[in-house]
Amino acid sequence: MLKTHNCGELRATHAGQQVTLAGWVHRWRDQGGLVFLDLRDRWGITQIKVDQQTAPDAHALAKEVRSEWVIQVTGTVILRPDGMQNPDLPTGDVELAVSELKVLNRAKTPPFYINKDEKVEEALRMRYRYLDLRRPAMQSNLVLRHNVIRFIRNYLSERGFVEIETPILFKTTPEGARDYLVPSRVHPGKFYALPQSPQQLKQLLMVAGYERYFQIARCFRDEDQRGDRQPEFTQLDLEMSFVEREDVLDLIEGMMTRLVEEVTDRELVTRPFPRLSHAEALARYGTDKPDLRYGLEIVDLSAIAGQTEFRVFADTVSAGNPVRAICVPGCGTYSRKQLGELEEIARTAGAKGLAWMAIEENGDVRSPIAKFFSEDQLKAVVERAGATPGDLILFAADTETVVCDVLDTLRREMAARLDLADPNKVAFCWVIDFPLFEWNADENRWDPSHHLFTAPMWEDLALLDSDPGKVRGQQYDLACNGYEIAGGSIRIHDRAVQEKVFGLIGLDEAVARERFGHMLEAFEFGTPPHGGIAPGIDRLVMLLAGEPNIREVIAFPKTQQAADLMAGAPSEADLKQLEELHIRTVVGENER
RNA sequence: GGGGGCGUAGUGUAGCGGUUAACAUGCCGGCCUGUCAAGCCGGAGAUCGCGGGUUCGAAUCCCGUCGCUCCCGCCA
Repeated sequence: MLKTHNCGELRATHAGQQVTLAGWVHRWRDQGGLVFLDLRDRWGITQIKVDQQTAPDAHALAKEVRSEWVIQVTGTVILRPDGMQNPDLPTGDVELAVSELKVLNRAKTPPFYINKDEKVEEALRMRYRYLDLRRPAMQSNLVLRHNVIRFIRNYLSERGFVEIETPILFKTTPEGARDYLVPSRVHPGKFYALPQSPQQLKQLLMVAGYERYFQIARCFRDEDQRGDRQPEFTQLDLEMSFVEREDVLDLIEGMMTRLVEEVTDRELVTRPFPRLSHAEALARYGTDKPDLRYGLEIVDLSAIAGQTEFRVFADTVSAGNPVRAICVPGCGTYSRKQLGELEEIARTAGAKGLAWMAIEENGDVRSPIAKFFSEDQLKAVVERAGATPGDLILFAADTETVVCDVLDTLRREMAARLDLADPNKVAFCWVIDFPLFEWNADENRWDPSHHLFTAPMWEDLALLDSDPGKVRGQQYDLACNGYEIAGGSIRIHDRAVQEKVFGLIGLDEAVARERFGHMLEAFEFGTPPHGGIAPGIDRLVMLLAGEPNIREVIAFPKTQQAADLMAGAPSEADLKQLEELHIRTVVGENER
């Protein structure tokens, strides 16, 4: 090794020892006859003192040294003089008095600061990702990611799970997201697909009798990006045999709880994890992935609103649609301008306008729609909303879907404005009892609300024939801080049920056999009841790291245009490569 | 596919019809033996993303385009 210690470990107890350190020059302070270098490696920073008197050769070299040069220094660990300790540094009680300094590699001036946390344009960070990753903040994110994955591996291994790898080259399944396709050289005109998840393979591992499987699995989906969505991402993929919903929930709840406690210093605010039915989540929070770090719950005011003279409300209710609201504490003083901003936000979520009531300090209601309410009705609204003087009530009156979208959007907006979403807190909750299907009006068929292997509630089996919309799925989602962090289900293990579901989602029998014949066949060879779940590692680590997007916890992420700006991917392929793959591109032809 | 934001010295920002294009930091040179976001002195560094238009005059207004980003659609 070119070093005897790392830059984060030297303490007062090391004083007097001769050590060698190596790393990058974080900062340098040339004092003339005395040069200080802050030497950085993955473990920390140690101050290096180079004295002209005692080490003239090293001192001469140190004068030339610049940021991010790679150097090796040998010297004696000494206690800093009284009053010269740096309490901001774990190694701040000591410094290294250098006798020998060697430049291992010089460095150009970096295109942005490594030694300073300053916003840098994303494109520049991505182009020089290896420098971006050198920043201590990024290093700590990736180390956290490692610790999370290590914890998971240990936790599951201790509980009898086996980690098994599944292929990256698999078969296209157009039912889900758009596939990434890989042309086959050996089979002209045919394609592999990269897995959107190892769903089928892990179920087949249950058929194979492994009973408890997991994998830190890379998944690929060719859909447009978001801050929490990359074209390739990592899931903890997990499947268990002979289990019911409770078993999977217990396992994951225990794992997440201990993970947060042992690997992070975040505060777990919901324990045990609350369980909300899908319907309840929508009613109380307007979303199936609620942020439970704060209240601002939705209240239903349809009964009162329907009785008022306010046409918008009355008409909404008589059409069978809801009028709901959230009560925002302390915002009763909002100006016309501020309320206008909120209305604009409500409109982007689909609202046609935004009705509001501000409760003044004396209890009076200030509102453009107050005149359509009787005194009793006003009182009832205020009471039902739980509003007190100084509060602001924001209404949504529309179809069920729009009301949910609008109030969910407003709830998150107001939480952000009031700083209610504490980044140090972690609030998990389970969402259960999803409908198995959603009606797809465009295609005139049912779509699976999770995926096509999700089992119906056994007691709802009969409804598959009579009323598919009423069938509840044995599906469960884990939400955390407003993100969907995991989704899973108990699976169908019976060929007849699986075929029935294929039929309901409009999958032609021949097509079903071509695409999923191997699954149907497998189900006939003694398939145990089984189920599983797949937490998204990137999102989980993002939340635990307190980062706003998953690029911050992925070493080499893609941009929103799915490009790698460092390597320049995607790129054109040689004509020869294309010929071997029996591929001809049509770029340009479409534009004509 | 659609909507919003951003693009000005290496970096982060200001300027938003007429400025010598400003500030901070970094960079280069000098001074300095207790600094640690070191300090002090001096210096270099910008075809204002790119292309076109409006105007006597454009970083500034308009159109297009490229890149990054947030959101809708999409994400079984």
